[in-house]
Amino acid sequence: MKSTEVKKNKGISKNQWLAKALELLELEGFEAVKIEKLAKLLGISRSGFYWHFKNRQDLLQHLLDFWSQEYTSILIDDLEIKKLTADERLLTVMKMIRNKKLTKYDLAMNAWAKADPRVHEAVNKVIKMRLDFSREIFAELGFDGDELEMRARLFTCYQTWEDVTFSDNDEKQNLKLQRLRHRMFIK
Amino acid sequence: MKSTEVKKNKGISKNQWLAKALELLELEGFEAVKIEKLAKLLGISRSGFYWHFKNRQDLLQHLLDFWSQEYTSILIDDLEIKKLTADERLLTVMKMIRNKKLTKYDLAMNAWAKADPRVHEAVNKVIKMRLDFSREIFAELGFDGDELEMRARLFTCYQTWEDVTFSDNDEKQNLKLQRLRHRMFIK
DNA sequence: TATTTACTGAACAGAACTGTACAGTAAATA
DNA sequence: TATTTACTGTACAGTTCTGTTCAGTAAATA
Repeated sequence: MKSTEVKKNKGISKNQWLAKALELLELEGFEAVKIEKLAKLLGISRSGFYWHFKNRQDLLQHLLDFWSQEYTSILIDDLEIKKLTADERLLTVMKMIRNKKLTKYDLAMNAWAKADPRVHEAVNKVIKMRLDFSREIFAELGFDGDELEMRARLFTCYQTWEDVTFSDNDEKQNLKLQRLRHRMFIK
Repeated sequence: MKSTEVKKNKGISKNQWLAKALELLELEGFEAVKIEKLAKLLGISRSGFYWHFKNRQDLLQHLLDFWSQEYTSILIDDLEIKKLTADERLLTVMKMIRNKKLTKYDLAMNAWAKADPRVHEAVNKVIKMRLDFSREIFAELGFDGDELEMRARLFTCYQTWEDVTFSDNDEKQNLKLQRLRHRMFIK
């Protein structure tokens, strides 16, 4: 086989392990991501796990890497968003975070970060990128200095934790409040 | 011994187990609250644990009850705070949450809530009480309807998660931003 | 003085989970 | 056809933690 050829059928089962691990991570936190539990949920034996991953730590590292890359770049690299004015961008970001559930792993990651300094570092990087992204918007809106910093922090913090804090499913009410929040932030 | 008499020396060691458990809960989350680990940290054997608690679940229930009672009532039952105007109360509450570290168990409790519906219920109750407390302030400040609701949620969410989100220790900067946040919320 | 309360450590059984070894299989590739 | 890749299940050894039992102790109480 030529080394340039793409192998077929590669990583099918590996992705199943990862997908199920992400599911457990979201629903029950990183401590619940156990190899035995994953195998049971997938309906297979544990042994195949060690074909794909060195050990449990290796799997967790994959989850951390995935989150670090995926959940910083989605908003920041979006070319459509970059075209918008700061005003429109603020509202669009608020909608996207909610609709695409961009913060669904945040609680698990922050809890995990308490137990593992490498995770802590990764979480800090993500927060820093989100803050920088927000600062840019508020700078374009005409804010500067401490006023800019205060708004960037308030916005970033709320958008990160809204979903965890309020288990409210009144879509109409949420849209109304979103509009009011947007208005409060731009003036 | 008369049944009305207060027993001396009661609960000394029980409180040591609880205090150490709370310490671990704050630093590493509820999954890290293991009986063996606690005993090792206390420098004693595990067997005494079962004198005080039925089992691990019983200990965790105590931690949950403690948090539920302690961390709702501190602000709400404070008579000094009740005397203040809504304006002053808002700033005082912001300062107290920071100074007394009133949200130090929130991350652990929310992560735990994902795995246990009874914890989820307790966490929801605490959030509801905090929201009601905030709503009262913003109502007194002259807000109503959706505008009041939006502000109460934004305020509650930020105050709950500020400490988790920003590992910033610049005290001067924080005080400046606090004042600006206060100004933004009251007008 | 006798008893109860509040503990102590040592020892054991068992559950849950990890990691390794190994033999086998089915499909794709050389 | 032979080999490699990507898996499968069974079995075993080892760790960590739980919960129970038991024998003992030191202090407070009746």
